[in-house]
Amino acid sequence: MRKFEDSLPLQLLKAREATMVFFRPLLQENSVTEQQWRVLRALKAYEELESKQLAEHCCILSPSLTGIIKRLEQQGYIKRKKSEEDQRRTLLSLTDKALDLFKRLSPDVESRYKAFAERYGEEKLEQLSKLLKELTELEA
Amino acid sequence: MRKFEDSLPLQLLKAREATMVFFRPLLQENSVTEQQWRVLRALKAYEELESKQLAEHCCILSPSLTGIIKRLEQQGYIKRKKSEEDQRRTLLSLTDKALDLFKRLSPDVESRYKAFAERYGEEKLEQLSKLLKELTELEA
DNA sequence: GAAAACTAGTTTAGATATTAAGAATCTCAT
DNA sequence: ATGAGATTCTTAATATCTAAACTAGTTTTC
Repeated sequence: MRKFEDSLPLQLLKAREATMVFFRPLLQENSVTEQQWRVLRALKAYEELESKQLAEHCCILSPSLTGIIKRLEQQGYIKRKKSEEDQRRTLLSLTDKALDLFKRLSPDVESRYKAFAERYGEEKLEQLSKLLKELTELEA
Repeated sequence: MRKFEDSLPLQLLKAREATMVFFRPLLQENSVTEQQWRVLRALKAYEELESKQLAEHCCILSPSLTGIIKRLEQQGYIKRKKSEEDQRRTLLSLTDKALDLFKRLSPDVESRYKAFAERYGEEKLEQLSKLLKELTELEA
């Protein structure tokens, strides 16, 4: 068997951790969890999404998402409505409070991202991103 | 703000997920969780480790490790003993049952890994691994 | 040499991950 | 029209994550 440290899943995990070090403090200061932030960002990007699509985009399983949405709704960051055509589907979108949050945090997020990109190297980041995308598009 | 899909943490998460697709079934068949498997692999590589070192290697926080170790011990996969020099430290190591597990699973793990590497490309895998290592070694 | 500061490991509380099972709704062939 | 099968979302049970507080043992400082 390969060496422990050569495990790709572990390398990916550690790399993610190393990246989050740059952003975690900001999220903590604003009492938003990583998963909540991912959900908010997805809804910002897509305006309105069904729960299932949201789960797909965020890489979060439906059962987890149920709870995350419930809490985000309680905190007033997202609103839900039933789809007219299909009563099973729930349509989710951001509230103004969430949009305000983005206005407030975006500059800081961006500057931290730039700090990171500079630290790691723009070119390497491009390369890495490309390799990751290809990996993700792999079908089992 | 960058596009949602360009988020590096998300890309890393999805890449990890895409990779685990190859191995998860094997772990499930043997009733071992991802984290448990990571802990077992680390102990196999290092023979004996303190809880804290183990946490470091596996990228698992101490509080989580407490529970994981407890369950692995109950299942007879690992044993613990107190350090002589420092009564705070716990030394962990694998049992024969764990070593048997490795004997049994290693071939399958290897073949799945090869299938993955071939599918993704050996060179790209090398490249990716290198970039990830550099990322991980980044200090905030 | 004892209080202060530190360290390893655990517990606690709340959030999330994972698998399986359930409830509600929808689709479609009969 | 209708019942089997599929789909969306939720609940349940157990494992893990995360931050903070706590316990016990160790080192440092004066």
